[in-house]
Formats: sequence, structure tokens, C-alpha cells
Amino acid sequence: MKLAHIPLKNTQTQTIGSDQATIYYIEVAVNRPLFQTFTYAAQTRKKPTVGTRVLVSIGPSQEVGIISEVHNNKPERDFQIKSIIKLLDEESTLSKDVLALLSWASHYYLQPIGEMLFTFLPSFLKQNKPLTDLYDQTYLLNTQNSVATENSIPTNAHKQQEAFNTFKTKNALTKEELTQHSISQQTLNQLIKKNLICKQAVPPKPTAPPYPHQPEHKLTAEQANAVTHILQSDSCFQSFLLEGITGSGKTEVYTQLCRHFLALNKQILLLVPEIGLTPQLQERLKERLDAPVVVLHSDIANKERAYRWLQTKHETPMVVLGTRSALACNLPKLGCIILDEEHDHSFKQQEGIRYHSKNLALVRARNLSIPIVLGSATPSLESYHNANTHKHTRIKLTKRATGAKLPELHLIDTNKLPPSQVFSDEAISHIETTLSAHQQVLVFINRRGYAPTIQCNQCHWVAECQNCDVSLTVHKSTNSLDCHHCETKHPIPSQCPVCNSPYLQAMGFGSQRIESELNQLFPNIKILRMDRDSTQTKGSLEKIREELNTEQPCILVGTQMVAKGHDFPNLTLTVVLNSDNGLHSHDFRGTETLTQTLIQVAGRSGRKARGQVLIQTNYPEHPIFEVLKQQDYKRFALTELQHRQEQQLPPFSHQATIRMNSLGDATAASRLTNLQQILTNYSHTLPKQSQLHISSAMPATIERKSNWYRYLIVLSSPCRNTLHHSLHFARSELLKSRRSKKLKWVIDVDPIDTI
DNA sequence: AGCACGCCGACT
DNA sequence: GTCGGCGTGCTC
Repeated sequence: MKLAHIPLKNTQTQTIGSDQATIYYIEVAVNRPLFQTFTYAAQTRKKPTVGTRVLVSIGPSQEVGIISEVHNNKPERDFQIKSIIKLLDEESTLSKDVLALLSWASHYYLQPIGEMLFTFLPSFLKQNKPLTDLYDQTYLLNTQNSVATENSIPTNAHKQQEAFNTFKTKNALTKEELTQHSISQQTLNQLIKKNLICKQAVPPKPTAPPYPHQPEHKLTAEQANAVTHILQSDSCFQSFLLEGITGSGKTEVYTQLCRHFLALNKQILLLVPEIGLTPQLQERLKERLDAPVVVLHSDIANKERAYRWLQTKHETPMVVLGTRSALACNLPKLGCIILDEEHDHSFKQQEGIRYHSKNLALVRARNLSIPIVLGSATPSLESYHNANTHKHTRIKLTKRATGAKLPELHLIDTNKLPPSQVFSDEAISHIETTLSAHQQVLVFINRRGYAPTIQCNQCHWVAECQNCDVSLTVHKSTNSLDCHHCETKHPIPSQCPVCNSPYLQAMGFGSQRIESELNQLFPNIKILRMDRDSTQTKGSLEKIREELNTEQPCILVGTQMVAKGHDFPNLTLTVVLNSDNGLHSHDFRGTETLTQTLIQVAGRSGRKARGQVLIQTNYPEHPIFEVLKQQDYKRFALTELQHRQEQQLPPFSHQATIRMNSLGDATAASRLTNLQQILTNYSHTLPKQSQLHISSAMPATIERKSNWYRYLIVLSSPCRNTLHHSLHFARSELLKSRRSKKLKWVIDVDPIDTI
């Protein structure tokens, strides 16, 4: 409300000569893959602050940089120090604590400092434009002016008198408030002309539109207990693992936590894995909280995103709901961090700059001495282990908030099912019963497209991508063969390119094929599909959700996407198809991920009344189903952790991969073998107890992608420091050889896959 | 990364 | 001759 204290913008009327400008020496990080900052001189009156954007000339070009350090004395440098071109803003873009966090992250993940900072910045702020471009225009009572001038309003100018009185009580008005008080532009201009009112740009403040109804909500005993437990650690660092079964109402716990911290004038950062879940969560938070909810994710338009970023600089209590990039927003009064669905792999950035948001969130909470809550029904084994060893405090929600029981789980052996038939008779009859009871059905298939491949009946030729080592997926809607890895599309051939046979057959099932299959089986029932292809256009996800809320019997076909936190109240039956390919994964995290996905999918059904889950499998004897039938995640976690311990796999050791890709041929493989040799020699120089393990160079799961040949070596050690030092050594070796357009390398600390 | 410089082959 | 390909090196 108080805007008067904000300094007036037009103070640049410098008295040249008596100008007290001093030279400061600063370190600047630019958006380039360089592991260093550059020293510049800045001549200003006020000491520049860390995190402020500057415009610098670097080599022959001009670029936006961020001040990462301000020196107290002139640093000794054996090169000439250039001056910055200008300070872009008077205020910092990255707060001090965020800058410290990201500097640490650049060191921990061995990523270039400038790129690390810039990946978190909305792209508008990467440009050479001042923050003030995003400020709100307001009109302010000119307090400098004496009362005498007030008399300059003619006594018959009632509108002006009235408007001026409004300003005297309100002090400042935004454009909207002007129209609210029906002050016309004309009247305003008159007042500005008389120097009674001045125009001023102010930093945007988040606002909370009043919500028509704020339903009261009663917590279950478990929920209430969780909230009080977490609040006990007020203003000190503590990490909680909120382990609540699907439908146990974790969101309600988050809401109550938000309310509490807002009441203390604090801010809350709520991180979610993907935008998919935000509309529902956003709506719930807005209707239950009496404070602004700022939503930040990469799908928000450029300028709007930067505007919201600026809003988070405000000290007013607010909730920021966002995906991983929201981690670096300012929030000067941050009081609590919540990370929902903490097991989700999308918190790990896999492309470009590699980091894990969960790790950064934990470090930020620790640095700020505030509590952090990691929530999931199926915690990652890392977090599970951390709770076992009391690094995290475990809080459990064991009952569904509605009192409904967890769904019943049945296995259907599909060994005798002919390959052309997807749905077993048993599944079909269950679907029929459910639909006739006016309830909804979810069919989960972990594959998009029509069919995963097309094959020749005679010579068994399979359509493969020219640029990648994968088979092409049939897409009926576009009538094309698509590569899901390099995005190329090919026409479907009418005959086999090898033996010219016209008998080409779509093999296997994807979500599109399931959809058309269901349309044939249940011609009078609405079939909805939720996958990456069907949700590309804006608002399509909301449309699907609306349809589901009509309580009409219908069938939803979905991929991975449906497993992520959606709440489908009228769903009572879930049919899982084709889960078998996850059973034989060569990645040691394969069973973990599959178990998590299946439990999450199962959890979509029966939120109100008890639901049912049918899993079709060719391997009904597989131990994973024993766990799933009991829905005993604890048992799974403990057995799997024991296995990990025996194998010395994470979380019992720390891993990093060095990946190297070469364009067109496999040179990366031999280069990596070279590096592996150097690292092996290096490991012999280490003290015996440091136990560094270096794998030999191996191809990535998809060896060739977009014609890039991809290889990696895995370094692991039970000692974090050993691993870290070895990686820094490896990087210095890598930097010795020249960069080439056809050879790229990247270090991935705490990798989650080898795809 | 982005840019300049420089060295080589193939063109009006 | 000189245009443009790319390999090499530097950026405060």
C-alpha cells in the first residue's frame, strides 16, 4: 500500500563536477559455456550489488552479464580491465541468497557459472532491457509541492478537486484504481500539468483477487498432526519427508502450512514437477488462501513471466507455485519450501545445464534456516534412505482423506491372449460393469502414438529411424512414421522397402491405437485420450478434465501424464496395459520407477468409493506385483535398498557420468576410452581408502540419436569428496583438448539415467 | 557460445 | 586474384 517511500525515479539530475562516482571492481558472469567470470570496472556512486545485471563488452560483442562478486580492492590482474558499458538496473535481479545458491550449484554440478545463472532467468531478463520496463505505471501525489499550489485548481473545477482529494487520501493510484474512482485522463493531465500529481513507475506487487467463497476444511487427525509436527521447526532448517498414500490429502497439508507461514508474513515456495498439475492445485490454493499465488513455469509468455519474476521480489506474503525454474525467484521473506511429488524425475534437468531441483531446494532451505517438506506417496529411494538415517524427518499419512480404502489390485495373465487382442475378456467385462454403474474408467498405456513399430509380415523388416537407433512409431492421425527421439516424420510406406511385400503390419499398441480399439469395443461411450500428442494445444488438458467432471461414464486413455497428481473423482476402475517393458530395464532404477508409476496410476482410482485396478501382464510371477498387490511401498523400498547396498549403488554410493557425443561417427567412444585411462591412472594416485570406481566407456541406451553417437563413463565412490575432486580433475583434462563442433561432452552429477 | 583471424582449395 | 570453408584461439 505504502508507495510514498519509493525513491523518485528522476534523481539522475546529476550535478556534474561534484559527482562522487567511485570505481568499483566487479566479477561478471556471462551466458557462455565458460567456467570463469570476468573482471570489469564500474564507475558508479552507489556500490553495485551482487546479482545486478550489467551490459559489458566481451571480445568484439556486447552482452548482458550478472555481477557475481564485488571486490573491496583493485584486484591484481595481468591484463587490462575493461569498464562495463552500463549498469542495466539499479536493483539486483538475483537476490544474494539465490546467487550464492547458484554459484554453489555451478561448482557442485560442474556447470559453467554464467549458464547456470541464465538458465533460471526468464528470457526477457536475458535481454538488454531495464527491469523498469516491466514496472507498473502509477500516479502519485507530489508531496514536494507546497499547499499553496493546491489553490491552482479553479474553484469551479469540481472534477479536479474531487480527484485531488482522492489522491490526498490514497497517496498513489494505479491505472485501474483511476478508472475505479472515475478519474478521467483529462482531469489527471490537468493535475499533472499543475505539478500536483506525478507519474511514477513502481515495481509490480502481486495481488490476490478476493475469492467468492473460502470453504472451511477440516483436517483429518493425521493431517493435523503432520502440520503441527512441521511447524515445530519454525525458523530453523529441518527437512521432512511427507509420505502420504495416494489420496491422503497432502495438498491439504500444504495449504495449511501456507496459511500458517502467510500469517507470519512469510513467503512459501511450492515446487511441482510439471505444469500439468498446476491448474488444479492453483485453483485450490487460490480459493483457500487470503494471499497472492504467483504461478511460474516455462509455458507462461515471455514478458508475463518476467513480470511475475519481479513480483516475487516483493516482501509481501505470497505463495509461489512453480516448476524447477521457480527455484531461483527472489522471495526475500521465504519461510518454507515445499516440493511435491519429490520422486518425480522432471525435477532433474537433463538437457543443457544439469542440476536437481530437490538438491537445490534442500540447500536453499539449509542456507536460509527454514523448513522444507518433500512430499510423495512413493518417495525416491534416496529420500527414503535419508529418512531411515534421520537426515529427513519422516511424517506419514496412512489413510485416505475421504476414508476410502486403497483400490483392490488384480493381475491378469495375458500369456494366452492372442497378440492381436489387447484387452483380456476379464478386463472388458470389468469395464462394462463399471460403465453401466455410471462410473469412469482409466486405461493406462505407457506409450504414445498408434503402434510402437511397423513390421513386414514376410521378411520381418522393421521401420527404423535414419538418424537414431530406435524404431519408428506409427501415428494414424498424421498418417506418418514418427521418431520420438529426433522428431522426424516419414510417410508410411505402402510396401516393404526390402522385399516389396505389401503386407506391412503395425506391431504393438500405443495410446492412439488403444483409443480406436476402445471406440470399436464401446461405440456408445465417450473415449478421451490424454498424452503428449492430445494435449499440445492450449486448454486441451482443461477440456479433458471438464469432460471427466461431468460424471458421465467414460473411458480415459492416458500415458505417463495421467500418473502425475491428477484428481479424477469419478474414476473407479484402472486398467494397466503393457507394463511389462518396464520389468526388464537394464537401468538399476527401472523397478523403482515402474513401482512408483504403477502405485501412482493405481491411486488415481477410487478417491471417493473403493476402486479397482487390473494389471495385464505376461509375468504375473514377477516379485514387483507382490508388492503392488499389498500396496506395500515400505516393503518394496526396504528390499530394493538392501539390494542397492549389496551392489554399492546409490544411495550407498555417489555417481556421476561423463558423456561424450560425436557427430556422424564413433570418435567419442575412443576419446572417452582415452579419458578413462587417464582417470584410472589418476585414481592410483588417490589414497587407498578413497575408493573411486571408473567404468569403461560404454554406449548410451540409445547409442545414436539425431546422428550423434553417444557414449559415457560412470564414476562412483562412496565418498562425495573423492567423486567431486575426480570430476574436477576430469574436467581439467577435458578442457585441455580443443572444442570441436563435432564433439561434445558434459558431466552429469547424480545422474538418473543412461539413455 | 560467438567471433575474428588465418590458412587452404576452387571459382568468376 | 578472392571468396568462403573450417580449424584454432580468445574473451576481463
